[in-house]
Amino acid sequence: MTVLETVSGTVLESDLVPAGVCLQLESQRNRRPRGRDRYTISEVAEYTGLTAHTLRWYERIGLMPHVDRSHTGRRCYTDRDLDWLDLVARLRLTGMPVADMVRYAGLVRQGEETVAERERLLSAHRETVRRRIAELNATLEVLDYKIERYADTRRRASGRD
Amino acid sequence: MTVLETVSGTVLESDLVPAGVCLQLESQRNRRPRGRDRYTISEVAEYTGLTAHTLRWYERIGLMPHVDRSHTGRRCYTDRDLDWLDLVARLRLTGMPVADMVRYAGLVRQGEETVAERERLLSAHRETVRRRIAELNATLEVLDYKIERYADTRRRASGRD
DNA sequence: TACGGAGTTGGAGTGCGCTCGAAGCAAGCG
DNA sequence: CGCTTGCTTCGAGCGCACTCCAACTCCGTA
Repeated sequence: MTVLETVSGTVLESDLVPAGVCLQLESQRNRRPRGRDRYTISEVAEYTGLTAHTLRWYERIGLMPHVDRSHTGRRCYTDRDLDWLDLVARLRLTGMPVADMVRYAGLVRQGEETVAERERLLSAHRETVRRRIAELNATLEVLDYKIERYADTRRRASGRD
Repeated sequence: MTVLETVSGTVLESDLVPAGVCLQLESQRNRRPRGRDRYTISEVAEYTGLTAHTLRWYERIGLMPHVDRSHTGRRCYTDRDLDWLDLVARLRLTGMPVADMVRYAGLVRQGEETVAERERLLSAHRETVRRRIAELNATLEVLDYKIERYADTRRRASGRD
């Protein structure tokens, strides 16, 4: 019916994260606090870029697969937890709703028999991401056109003066 | 500092719009309610996919360049308004915050002397979109890898049974 | 002239994803 | 011993982009 329906609906950029903006797929492991396999919440916060608050919240809503505790009740994250958070961050980055990630986490918790459904879920999401990329590319063209027109206007204006 | 900082921060998919999902850049003009250059709010809602509520809200916050009224005070949208809404929808689609769009609308209202700044604003946004696309592509790889691994697991499982 | 339907306003409410504050405990240090 | 620092919990609050409600007006048709 309408022209501007999209795969993504509204897209928010809530917090434009600080400065050192770059997604380096490979550098993960290096940057992981020297492989002790036991990390405090603040170390994990530092590593993932999430706040400690958010990490606790992820746990509360069932987005973390159950984090170990020290004898005094403090969280002890493992390398596996960091791996999981990497995946979560990526899904989040590509716009998967938290509810879906929670669902996915639940499937993981249930074990092997959910492998097919997990695959289905990720495949569906991949499709969404692909459509989103196509959408963005289409809009880039419009942006290019607009910018080019502004550039023309500017050139004409300065030519006249 | 952290690995997962990104250009986009969190991305929400608020409402996955109904069914006929497809962005057809070219079909705009055809689908525009026969060129009368005077449209009611509900016609515009139908055309843009926004609700009448949202259209009024856009006006209130200064995202619409001033819409004509009929003698009884009803909004009369013109083709120019629809053009503007097309652009707004595209910017929204690519994640530009409403506040920035309002700022852009303000520049347009101020006239010719803001052309340079408008160009700057759109260029900056284009850069953001480009980075976002790169980000999504990078994540697609991770997704591919994950899905492939799930597929393997499934194949091995069915092979054993 | 009565009535349904579509428009108008201002302001309140919703959903999502965090984000924060208060109050309390435990460990380490001078 | 007191003090700081960093963690704990629970629940409330926030920012964004809508989304909706109540009360009203206006228009067209029966």
